[in-house]
Amino acid sequence: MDIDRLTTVIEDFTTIFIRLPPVRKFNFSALSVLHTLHRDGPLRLTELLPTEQLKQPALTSLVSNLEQEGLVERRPDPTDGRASLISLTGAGREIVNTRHAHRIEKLTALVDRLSPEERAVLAGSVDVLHRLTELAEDTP
Amino acid sequence: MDIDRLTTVIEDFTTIFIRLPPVRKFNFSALSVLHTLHRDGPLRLTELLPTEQLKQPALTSLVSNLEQEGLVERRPDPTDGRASLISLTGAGREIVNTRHAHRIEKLTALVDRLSPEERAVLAGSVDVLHRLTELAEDTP
DNA sequence: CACATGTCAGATGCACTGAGATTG
DNA sequence: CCAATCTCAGTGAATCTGACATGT
Repeated sequence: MDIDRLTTVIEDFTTIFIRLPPVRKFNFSALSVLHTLHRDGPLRLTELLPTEQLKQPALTSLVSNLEQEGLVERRPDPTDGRASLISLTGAGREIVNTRHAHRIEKLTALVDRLSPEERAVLAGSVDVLHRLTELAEDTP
Repeated sequence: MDIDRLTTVIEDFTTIFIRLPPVRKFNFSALSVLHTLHRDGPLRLTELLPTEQLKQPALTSLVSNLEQEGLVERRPDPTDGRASLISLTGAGREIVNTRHAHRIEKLTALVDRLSPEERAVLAGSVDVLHRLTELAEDTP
C-alpha cells in the first residue's frame, strides 16, 4: 500500500474538510474545545489540556470566556476539591451540531456526484477509518 | 449510505491526523501557507488569500515574516507590476516535507495494526478520497 | 512536605478595521 | 478615472512564561 500517497490525499482532503463558513467570532481553539467536550463529555481542565494545543493559562481564560457566553458550564468536582468539571450547555451543543450539519451538507453535495461504485467503496471504508481513529487514541 | 456517521468518523479522524509535534514556533496560519505554496506552486498574495482564513493585511505581514526567515521568497510578477509571486525556498519545502514525513510515520504505525482485509479496503478507498477532493475544489 | 489543579500578571506576537500607495 | 494589488497604522484579543494560591 502506498502510504505516502494516502497521506497526501488525506492532507489535501482535510484542508477542504475543516474549512467552514466562519461561525460568529470563534477561533480554532474555541471550536476545538467545544468539539472535544461534545465528544468526551464533562472533563476537568487538566483532562482537556493534552488534546487542545494550548498551555494551561490560555485554556483557563478560554474556558472562562466560553462560560461567560453560556456555551460551557463549570461545576465543582464532587470527588476532588481542587478540580471542576467542564461540560457543554445546550447552546454549546447547538454550535457543534450546526457545524456538524454544515459538514454533512457539504459532504452530501460531493458524494452525490460520485458514481454508485465509488459510493460503495466509500461506504465500505467508514469502519476502517473508525478503527484507525480508535488505534490512534490508544497510542498517544 | 450513512453520511452522518461518515462525517463524524472523518471529524474524529482529522482531529487526530492534524495534531503533530509542534514545529519550532510556527502557528496554524504559517503552516497552512507553507503547505498551500508547496502544493500550488508560486502564487500571488491575492491568489493565496481565499484558501487561508485571513484578511489581506494579516497575510502580508505573515508572508513578510516567512520571507525574513528564509522560508519563502517574493519575486516581481513579470506580467503585472503591482503583484509579486510568492514561492517556497528550499528551507520552506523542507519544513513541509518533514511534517509530511511525520504523518507518514504516524499513519504507518496505525496501518500496521490493521488486518490484511482492512488494509485492502483502505487502499481501495484512496482514489475515491482523491476524487472527493477534486470535486470540492471545483465547487468552492 | 511534595504534588496536582487551577488562576493571576506582564510581555509578545497575531489578526482585524480603515486608510493609503502604486500599477493596469 | 476606476479597479486591482499590496502595504501601513492603530487597536484588541489570544497565548506564552513565570509566579502563585489552594486542595490532596
